[in-house]
Amino acid sequence: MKTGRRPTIDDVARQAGVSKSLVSLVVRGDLHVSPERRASVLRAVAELRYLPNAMAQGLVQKKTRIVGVLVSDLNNPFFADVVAGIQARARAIGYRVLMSTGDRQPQHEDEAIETMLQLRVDGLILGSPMTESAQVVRASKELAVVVIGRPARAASVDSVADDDAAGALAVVAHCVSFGHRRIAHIDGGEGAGATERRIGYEEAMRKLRLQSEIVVGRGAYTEAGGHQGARELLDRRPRPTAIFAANDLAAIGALNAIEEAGLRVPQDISLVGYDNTSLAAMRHLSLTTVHQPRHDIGQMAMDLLIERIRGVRVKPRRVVLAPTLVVRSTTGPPPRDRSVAPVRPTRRTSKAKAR
Amino acid sequence: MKTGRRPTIDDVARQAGVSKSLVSLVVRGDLHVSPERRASVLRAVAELRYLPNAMAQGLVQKKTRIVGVLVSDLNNPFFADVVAGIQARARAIGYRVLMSTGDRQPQHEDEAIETMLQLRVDGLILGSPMTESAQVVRASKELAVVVIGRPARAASVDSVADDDAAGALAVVAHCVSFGHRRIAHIDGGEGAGATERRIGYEEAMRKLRLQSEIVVGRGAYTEAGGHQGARELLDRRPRPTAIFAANDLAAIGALNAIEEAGLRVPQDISLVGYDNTSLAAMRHLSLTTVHQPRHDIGQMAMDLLIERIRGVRVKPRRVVLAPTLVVRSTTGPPPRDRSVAPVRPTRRTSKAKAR
DNA sequence: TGCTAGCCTTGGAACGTTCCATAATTACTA
DNA sequence: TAGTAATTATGGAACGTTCCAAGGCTAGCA
Repeated sequence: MKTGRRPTIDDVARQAGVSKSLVSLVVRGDLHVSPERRASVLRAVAELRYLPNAMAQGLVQKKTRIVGVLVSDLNNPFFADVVAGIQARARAIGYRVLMSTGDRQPQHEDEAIETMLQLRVDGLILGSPMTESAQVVRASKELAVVVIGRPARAASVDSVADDDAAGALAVVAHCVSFGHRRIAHIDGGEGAGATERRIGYEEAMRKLRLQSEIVVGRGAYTEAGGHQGARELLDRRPRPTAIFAANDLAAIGALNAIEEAGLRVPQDISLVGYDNTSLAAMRHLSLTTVHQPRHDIGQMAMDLLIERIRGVRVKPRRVVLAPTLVVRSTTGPPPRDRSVAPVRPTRRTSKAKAR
Repeated sequence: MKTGRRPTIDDVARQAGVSKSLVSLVVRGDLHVSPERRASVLRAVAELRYLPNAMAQGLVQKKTRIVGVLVSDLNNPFFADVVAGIQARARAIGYRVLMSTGDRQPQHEDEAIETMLQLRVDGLILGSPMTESAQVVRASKELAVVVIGRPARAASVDSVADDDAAGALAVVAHCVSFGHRRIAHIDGGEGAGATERRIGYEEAMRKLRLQSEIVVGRGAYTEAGGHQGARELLDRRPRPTAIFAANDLAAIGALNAIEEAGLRVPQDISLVGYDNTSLAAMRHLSLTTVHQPRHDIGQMAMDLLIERIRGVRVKPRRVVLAPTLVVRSTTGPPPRDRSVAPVRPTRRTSKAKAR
C-alpha cells in the first residue's frame, strides 16, 4: 500500500499532450477522435494505470450505472442463482452489480439500503427483504426498486415472485394424494412470501376439506426456524403425518428435529420444502420441494428495473411466475395409525405407483 | 419513481436559513453548533428527506468508508459467516460493506474488483478468490487488500487463512486411525487454498508412510467438482476406502456420486469434507469435516484491513488459524477387503471406541 | 478565393460535498 | 473598558469527472 496519489484524468492529459476533455472522450470510446491521439491517450492510460473515478463520474452524470442488490440471507443458496441471473442481464447492458446484506435483520437491511441510496445507485433489487419498509417505499419514489420474493404493495415498486398459493396447493394436494390428512405447515415468520405461503397452505387445506387439520408451527426461513417449528409440531398429539416447511432451509432444520425425535422420513412423516435449492437436490437428502425458476427471476427483476430506469414504463408490474412441484424421496404414504381411519387407500396406492 | 430532483445540502441550508457549511457540520455530528440551529437544520433534513451524496463526500474527502468484499461463490454458505464477521467489525467502526461476486470465474472476478477500484473503496477483502491476479497486486499498492482463504504472495497483500496442511494431516490421520490406507483426495482445482490442501494431503500421506497410496482426483470447490472427482476415484481398482474432499460442497457432490455407484457411507467408503459449513452439520448428512472459525476469519480480515487503511502497519501479515477436525458419521472403519491385509486392527478398535 | 460544412479538439462550468481560513459573536480577564 | 480568547458560523476553493458551447482546421464547392 504505497501512498502514491492515484492518477487523474489531468495526469493522463498531460502525459498524452492533449486536453482532459479528449482523454474523457477516448476513455468513453467516443468515435470522433483521430487515431493518433487516441493511441497516445491509450498509451498514457496504460502507463499511468489510470482508472476513472466512478464517484466523480457519477457526480456529474447524475447516474452511476450501478444497481444495488440486497440479499436477505447469504446462507440460502437460493440467492446464488438469482444473483447470477441479475448479473447476466446487467453485464449485457453495461451495468455493475453491488450487493449488500442485512442478515435478515430489518434494521440492518435498512442500513444496507441506506448505503445504496447514499451511493446513488440507479436501481435497487431487494432479494426477499424482511419488510417493505417505509424507507423503501420512499426511496422508490426517486429510483427504481424491484422486490423479489413477495408481491410489492407500493405502486412505485415492482416485484417478481412465484405464485405461492399455487405452490402451496401443489404441496398439499401431493400430500393428500398419498393419503395424508394431518398436514402441518412451518411458516417463514416475517420472511418474504411467508405469509402468502401460509395463507396458500390454509386455503389449500380448506379447498381439500381439511380445514380442521390446519396447523401452523412458527418458524423462519432458516434451519433454526425450521427446527423450532418442527419441534412445536412434533409435540402435538396426534402428530402430523406430513410437514410442509416454508423453504428448503427450514425443511432441513425440520429434518434434523424429526431425526432427533427418532422418526424416519418419509416412513413416519413426510416432509416438503420450498425453492428447490441445490440442497434439496442432494441425492442424500432428496427433498420433495417446489421449484422456482431462480435464474429467470433474477433476469426478470433486472429487466423490470431497467424499464424503470430508462423510464419506458411507469406503471407498476407484479410478475408472478409459476412454481412446479418436484417430487423426490421425502414424501410417501402416511404411517398406519389406528387413531384415525385410513384415508382412501386406493388413491394412495395408485399415486404411490405413479411416483 | 417520481422525477423530483434529490435535495442537496444547499436545499437544506436554504430551508433552515443557514449556510451549507453549517448543515455539513450538523449532519456529520459536529459538536460546536448551537442547539437552535442544529434543531432547525435537523428539521429541514427530515422535511426534505435529505440523504448526503456519498459520491460527493468521497470525492472531496478522498475516502469512502466503504470496504469492498469479493465473495467467490454465493452457493457456498462458508462465506455467510465470514461476511457476518466482517460486517460486525465494520459496523463497530463506522464502515460500510459492499459485496460483489465473480461466480468463480477469474475474468468476472477481475471485473468485480475493477468496479470496486473505480468506486475508490478504502479497502478490499477477497474471499477465496480464484487468483491473486496481477490486477490485485497492482491494486494493493494503492489500497488495503486482504485475501481470505489462501496465503497472499505479494508483500503488499495481507491474508487470513487456516493451516491447510494441518487440516489435511488431521483428516488423513483420522482415516488412518480407522485403518484406512487407500485414502484419496478430491482437489479444489484453482480454488483458494486448494493447492495447499492437496499438498498437505500428499505430505500427510508420506508422513504416515502411505506415499504409494496417494491418489488425487481432479475436482473443484463445488458440488459438480466433487461429483466429477469422486467418479474418477470410484473408477479406480482397487477403489479408495476413504475420500477426502477439498471442501464440504465437493464432499456433497462426492456423496452423490458414491450413492449413485450404489455404495454406502461410511460402510463401503468414508468421506471427509472441509470447512464445517452448516451443510456438514446437518444431522441427516453428518459429515466429518475440518472446522474453520469463519466468523473470526472475517473479523480478523477486517482488523487487518483497518490497520492498513489507518496506516498503523505497513508490514505484510499472514494470519494462519488452526483448524480442528470435527468427527461425525461419514467416517468409519474401511470395509474388509481380501486384497489387502487388514491394518493394525487393535488400533482401529480403540479409536472407534474413542469416537 | 471565399464560403460553408464537418470533423476534431478544447476550456470552463457544473455536479454536491468537505475543508480551510476567516468573520462574527460572545465570554472572560486584566 | 479594552483586549483576548473561545465559540460558532460562513464563503469559497477543491475534489475528478462530464457536458456544452465554441474554436480551429481541413476539405469541398462555387
